[in-house]
Amino acid sequence: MRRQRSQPADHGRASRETILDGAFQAFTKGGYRDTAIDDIAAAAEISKGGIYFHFPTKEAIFRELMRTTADKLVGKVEAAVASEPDPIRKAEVALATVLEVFAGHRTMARLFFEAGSGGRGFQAETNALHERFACLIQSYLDEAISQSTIPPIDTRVTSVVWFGALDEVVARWLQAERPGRLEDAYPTLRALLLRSVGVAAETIAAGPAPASLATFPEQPK
Amino acid sequence: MRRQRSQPADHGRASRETILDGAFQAFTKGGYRDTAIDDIAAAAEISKGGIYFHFPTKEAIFRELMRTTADKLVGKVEAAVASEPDPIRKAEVALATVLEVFAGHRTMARLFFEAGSGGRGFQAETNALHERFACLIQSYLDEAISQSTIPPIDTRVTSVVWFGALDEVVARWLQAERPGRLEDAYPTLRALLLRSVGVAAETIAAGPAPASLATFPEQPK
Amino acid sequence: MRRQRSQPADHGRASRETILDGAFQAFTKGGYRDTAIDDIAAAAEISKGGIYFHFPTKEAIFRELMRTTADKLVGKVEAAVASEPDPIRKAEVALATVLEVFAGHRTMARLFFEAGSGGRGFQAETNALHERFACLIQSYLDEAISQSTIPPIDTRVTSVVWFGALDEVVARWLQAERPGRLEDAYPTLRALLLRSVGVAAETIAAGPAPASLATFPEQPK
Amino acid sequence: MRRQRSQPADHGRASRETILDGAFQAFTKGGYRDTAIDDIAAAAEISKGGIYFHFPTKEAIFRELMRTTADKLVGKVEAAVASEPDPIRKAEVALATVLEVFAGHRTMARLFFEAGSGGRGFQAETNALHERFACLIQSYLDEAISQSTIPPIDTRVTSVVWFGALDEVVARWLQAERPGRLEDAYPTLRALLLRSVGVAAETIAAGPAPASLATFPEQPK
DNA sequence: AATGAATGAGGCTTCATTCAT
DNA sequence: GATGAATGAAGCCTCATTCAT
Repeated sequence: MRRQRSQPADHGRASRETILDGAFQAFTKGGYRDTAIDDIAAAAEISKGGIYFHFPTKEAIFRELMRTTADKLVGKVEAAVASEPDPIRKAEVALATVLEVFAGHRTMARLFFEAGSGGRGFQAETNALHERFACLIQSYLDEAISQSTIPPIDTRVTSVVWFGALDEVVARWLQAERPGRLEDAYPTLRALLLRSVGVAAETIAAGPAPASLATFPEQPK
Repeated sequence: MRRQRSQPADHGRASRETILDGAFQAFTKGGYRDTAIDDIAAAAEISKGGIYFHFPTKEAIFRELMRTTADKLVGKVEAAVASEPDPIRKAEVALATVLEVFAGHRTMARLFFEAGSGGRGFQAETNALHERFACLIQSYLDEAISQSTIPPIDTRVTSVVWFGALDEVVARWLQAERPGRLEDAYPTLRALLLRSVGVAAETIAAGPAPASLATFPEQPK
Repeated sequence: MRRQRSQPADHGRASRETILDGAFQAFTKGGYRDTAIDDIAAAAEISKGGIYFHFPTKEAIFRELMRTTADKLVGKVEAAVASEPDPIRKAEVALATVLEVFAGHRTMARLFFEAGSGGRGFQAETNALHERFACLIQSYLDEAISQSTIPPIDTRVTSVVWFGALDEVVARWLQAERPGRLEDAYPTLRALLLRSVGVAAETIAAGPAPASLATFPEQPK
Repeated sequence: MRRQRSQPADHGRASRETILDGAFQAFTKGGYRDTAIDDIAAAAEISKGGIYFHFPTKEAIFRELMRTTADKLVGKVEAAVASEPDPIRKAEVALATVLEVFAGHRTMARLFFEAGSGGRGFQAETNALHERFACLIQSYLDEAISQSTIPPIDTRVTSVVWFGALDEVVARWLQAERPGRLEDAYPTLRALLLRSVGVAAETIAAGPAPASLATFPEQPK
């Protein structure tokens, strides 16, 4: 997309992407430690050596994958939020968007929740990711306070709480024996979170339709 | 049963415990997969072989540790909650207790939040643990609803949300470069959660000091 | 049964024997390498430490067991042979006796055939055992030749051949999926071996009844 | 299939073979259980890990080795037998061939006779091997009977007896302190076995020299 | 760019043996 | 005499990484 000429250049692109896709599939089931380079190679239909031409380390693959995937998700959220003028609505929509993307793509959710717990230095990556979303939410909440839409509170802690709530709901759903529809939890979750920051009961009652469903491909191309 | 004296009898007991303590320390930094039996052996100051006299498997050690530790924590919580008649107060105190225990014992918190790595079946263990706490909270909330202290809501989702919020606040604190005092987050967290279930503003304002700080030993003897 | 007096002295006896019995049972299934001291201890209902009070080494146990068991077998054979005046009959009866003992006690046979193959230095033990029987047979054959009952031949090689034949027949039977009766092979085996040393056809035809069946206890007490 | 040149293509082949050769040497002294993967690696001058690229398991190596080696030997025998029209001669030549191969290659003999250790399932392998040879002999004997060259007998038992005799003679020779020439035992062995199935004395007397000596390389290249 | 064989540092587990009690 | 906890040397196998081609 960024380069459209010289063959070799695009070749590189293709392989990197292919490998990342394979890695996504592989890491998605099994987590970081339990996924061998061979698994990635098999999933990407490339040789082990080939992988090491494009990435220096297994860890590097994982890190890049996390970053890339997060980028896509954040992009999605920002696009969804863009059209909303009201900051509280923004926060709401952000939440809904994440929920929906995950709802449609268990595998992606798994990458974020399961693979992230792969000890030493991955926590960092996972953390950065959580941080990103918390900051997003925090900015909306700050805006809301400055507009006096909600009373002043510690938005740092609040954003963490919101994200944690979302995170746990999804994680629970991922682990469930026979998971119901993740979307079903949305109304309750929404009400709880809005109420927690002091949004007026009437506003909450007038619950909005969740944002349009996300369209991440289940098997990322 | 056959011996009631001190040395030999406790010897067995002692080593098991010693190993468990070593395992606690070891698993605590590094998670399951990144902790080698050697690490546990070193921490427990016992030989690798010695461990296998008491436990059949690395996994067995981990499982027992999870169970044991959770038991202690739950015991702590139930003790703290016992004297509270009001269900909402109970939930509040439960939250505070967990927060405090963790606040005083980063390592224990780590076991609960980081150790869930090592694919399949450990997630299950971690999950069971989360579940236990969520259920505890849920029972208090159900009680509160039946007493009309708070309006009816989906307590299942709510308990998950509460736990998730707590979880994330602690996790964030664990990861922070230079962590502040975990207790400082408590007032905000408390207010958010109580508000989220519709507790009246006045009640919240009259917020109590958290229960006495827990006394888990940082380095389990 | 054998002792009725002094405790300590007989105790030693008792334990050694008990251990040897346990070892017999244990080695009998699994062979030397696959049998752990723990297995022997369990079978003998004694502690691991207890075993090492009586025997210096796992190997020592095995060796003694081989020797002891062989002694019993040789004793059996000599007893059966004693009443036979004719050397060829002696050889014949010796063969029959061994066959019968094994037929009645697969486990004992196993000890001789399976456990003996436990590498390094056990071959020696097994070998000594084979040797013993071969010598026995050889002596009978030599006698027969000196009496001109059979033509002169290399009795050394012949005794080895006889024993090998017997050995293989038993081994085959031990390994068989659903073994028939070992005794059924006796007539053919007998005819083959007698013929091989030039015993007259008439003598062979007048086949004798196999010696009385051996009475080794299946589970050595 | 994709490459037909020399180096890379044969590389794979070469290493497999190299490993097998190393395994042969290693197993040959020590048997299955007493041979460590490290021993094989050392003998094959390859790293431990390298072995696991070609074989999934120590056991797999052993099994393949047994099969391969047996194939070579059987091939040898069948080639030697091919030119003989008379079934008794065939059996005779088969016997002689095995004896000669072993005579020239103690190590190979060892693999066949000593390696059967290591409990359950290896016995099976060894057994299958013995079986193969016994069947070969049996077929010759059956033929001889159907041609009335020898009187009818139980060829099953007979083939087992023949093989056992051969086996023991070789084993004895392998174990001997200062072994004589294995070939020296041949005339006696031959006479015994032929006589055992009722071959006429004149025929036996006209005994032929054993077939040309086999040419298995002592130390497989 | 890519392949796939090879490496070697661990990791988990077993087990003969020792030793304090 | 006996117990059973403890030791430590192997043993088998995995896997991230390197490297010749």
